[in-house]
Amino acid sequence: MESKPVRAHTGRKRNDAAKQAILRAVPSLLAAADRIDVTMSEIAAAACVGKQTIYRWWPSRGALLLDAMSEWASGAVPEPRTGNRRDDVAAFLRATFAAASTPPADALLRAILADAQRDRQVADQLAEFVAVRRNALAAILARDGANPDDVELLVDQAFGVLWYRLSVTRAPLSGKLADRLADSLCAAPASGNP
Amino acid sequence: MESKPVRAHTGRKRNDAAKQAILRAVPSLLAAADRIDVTMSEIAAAACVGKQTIYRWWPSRGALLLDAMSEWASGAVPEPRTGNRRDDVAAFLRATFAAASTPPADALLRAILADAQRDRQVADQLAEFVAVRRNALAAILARDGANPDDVELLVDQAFGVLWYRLSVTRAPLSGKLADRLADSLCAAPASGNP
Amino acid sequence: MESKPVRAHTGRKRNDAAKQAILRAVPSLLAAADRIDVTMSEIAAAACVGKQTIYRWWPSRGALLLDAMSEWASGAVPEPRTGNRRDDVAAFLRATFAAASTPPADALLRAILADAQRDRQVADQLAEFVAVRRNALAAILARDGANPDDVELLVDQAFGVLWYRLSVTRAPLSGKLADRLADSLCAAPASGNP
Amino acid sequence: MESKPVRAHTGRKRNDAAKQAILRAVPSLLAAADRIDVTMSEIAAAACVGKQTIYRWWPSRGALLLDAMSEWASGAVPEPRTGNRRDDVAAFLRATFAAASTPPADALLRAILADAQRDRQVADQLAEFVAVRRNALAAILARDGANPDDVELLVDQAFGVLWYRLSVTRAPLSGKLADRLADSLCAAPASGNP
DNA sequence: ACCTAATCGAGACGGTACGTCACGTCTTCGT
DNA sequence: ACGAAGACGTGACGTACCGTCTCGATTAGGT
Repeated sequence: MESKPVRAHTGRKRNDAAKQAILRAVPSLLAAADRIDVTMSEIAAAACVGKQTIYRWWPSRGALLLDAMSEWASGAVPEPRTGNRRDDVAAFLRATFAAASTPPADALLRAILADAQRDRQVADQLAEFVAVRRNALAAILARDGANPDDVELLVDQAFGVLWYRLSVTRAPLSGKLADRLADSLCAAPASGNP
Repeated sequence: MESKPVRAHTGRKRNDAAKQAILRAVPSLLAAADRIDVTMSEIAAAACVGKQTIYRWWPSRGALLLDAMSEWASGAVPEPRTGNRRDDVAAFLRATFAAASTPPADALLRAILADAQRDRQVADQLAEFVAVRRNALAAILARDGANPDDVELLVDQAFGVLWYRLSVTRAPLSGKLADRLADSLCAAPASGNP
Repeated sequence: MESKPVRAHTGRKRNDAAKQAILRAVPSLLAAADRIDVTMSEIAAAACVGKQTIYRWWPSRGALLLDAMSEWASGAVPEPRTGNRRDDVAAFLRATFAAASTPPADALLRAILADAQRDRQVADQLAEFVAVRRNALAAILARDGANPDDVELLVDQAFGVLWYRLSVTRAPLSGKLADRLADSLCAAPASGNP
Repeated sequence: MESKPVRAHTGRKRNDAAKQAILRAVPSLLAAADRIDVTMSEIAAAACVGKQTIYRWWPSRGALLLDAMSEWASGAVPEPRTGNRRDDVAAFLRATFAAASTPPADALLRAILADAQRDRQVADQLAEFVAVRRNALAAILARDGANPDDVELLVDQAFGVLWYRLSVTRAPLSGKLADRLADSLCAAPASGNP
């Protein structure tokens, strides 16, 4: 919560320490059970930062939340390489489900989703964020020459389950579910090529 | 079987016409392109109704939006009966996708999704709303003795694609997509039972 | 507080018992220490009466409060007749001050004053109410042939002290004050007639 | 003599121009004939100010109105010094009556009076406001060694007439009336000392 | 060694929407 | 037709956040 800031001023240079404090404050505030609404003032106060400093770095709360999410996920997109397609899909989904459902990532994603509905720019940024993960999964699924359209649909199914359970049914995203989903996805497209 | 109440009711009856006017005002306001944020005052004004009357019928905007969505969908959950499982799934998905992606239903669903993230009660109501559709699709998918768990997962995939495209990627929900998704879903679980 | 109404309905004849219940409810609600704001719904509830019944008898809250005040004062305007002008003035003022400063009359008068500022009709009714008392005092003061204009000014001073202390300084209105005021008033106009 | 404060102030300074704009907006809105009810939103709009800014400076409408009245009166309490007691009283009353009965001061005072009945804090502030004028008049009246209690009563009579005519009878407050009242007041206390 | 200029924490600002409250009217019963 | 009950349209309330602007303090970089 950064109760004592004591960050050295950096004069006319933008203070990256302040940026980091903000990025740390966001997940820490969302870690509180079932908290989704975080106000800019709260974030600023928790990071011992002026509100203007937040707006200097990000244009909107959604953009900040997305950055905080990226920071939290450390940009690490799983790229399993067991050689076995189904196992790689399963590994990818297990890692992704685990990352997405562990607090405060779940709250973060839900908050981002809510903001994306109201703010076109956030929606576009969210699309970019998910595209990276989509591409990673698509690369695995496309491995034995599947039709690209089919791959797109499978990717939609995979991430659809993730977001749907997070935001609509709030059902858990277990490793077992990831495995069964991997089976389901890998069984499907074969039927298109008799 | 009804025990005689000492005093059934006194005072003016709640005006159902006002309720209907409110329910009609919501989609009409959301019909404007890409409109998601509707204020209670706007709704009240559009329905020629006092704000308090809205709060008398619904506890929150989310609850109202959800009711307006139900009204819009007229409770009509598609129940195709061609006899062919895959065709029924496809018909169900085509109808559902069409209904969900036709304005103002798409805006309504996205607004509800946003509110559900911030309001537990709306989330619970949303879960009830989707459960009806889930059960209808599950009934079709379960027809030739599939494992209930597998059916659940298939249902998650189907509605996952719907919500994911609506709220995250904002990709279109075409009839062609519904057909391909039906193929994908119907191909999958069989492979689990050799 | 009329917790159990059990007033017999009177069919299509206006129920005077209801009117009386309302008139009793008003001072009883204002008796609570320093209470000035009474809502119409509160009055209706306290009198076990519908709001409409209040509006059937009175056009506004101010009108009701004024009637309740009149009822409370029982229309009794003091008319002392000791034969001595100064003593009669003192007696009138003592009685008037005592009546006006005894709860709930003080709260009632202050509430009426507040409503009269916002509602022209209430202001007019209040003017009528005070005119009766003004005339009574003027009759005493005019006894030994004082100039009518001077009498008017003396009356203004007398009731001015009353209302000013009630509503502006909220200073007490003691019997002693009434006596001293009587002295002051009776000393004055003589100087105007050499 | 000022002890060095550890931290004098941080954040933006309160905008005194906004405060002044609000204080100017109030009388300008009340200048419209017979207008007593002014809403906070109206004041905010007229002053081109956010509602919150009003509440940052004043706790209630009554407090604002009182401040606006003080501003309008510019703190100028008349202190005539002709050397003649009766003439000074007359001059004071003429000036005071003129100031109080000239729009928008009359509407302002009546609105304040109404609010003071419903809000204890406003009542206390109003008492402070009137105390200043009371003291000025008392200083004149006390000049030739009158009994302080008598002076208090005379002051009550003077301001009683003012407020009573403003709020109860709505009778005019002419210069002639001020003169006659001065005569009346100056004649009175002498009778107490034969 | 100064001066300038950008950034900092803080918080006041003009707005907009909120959910509540009271008004005075209207509607539904039952008497 | 009047009674109690209470929902209705209206409109003001005081609060919460938004994203911007302003303040004095702090310090880096140009001179």
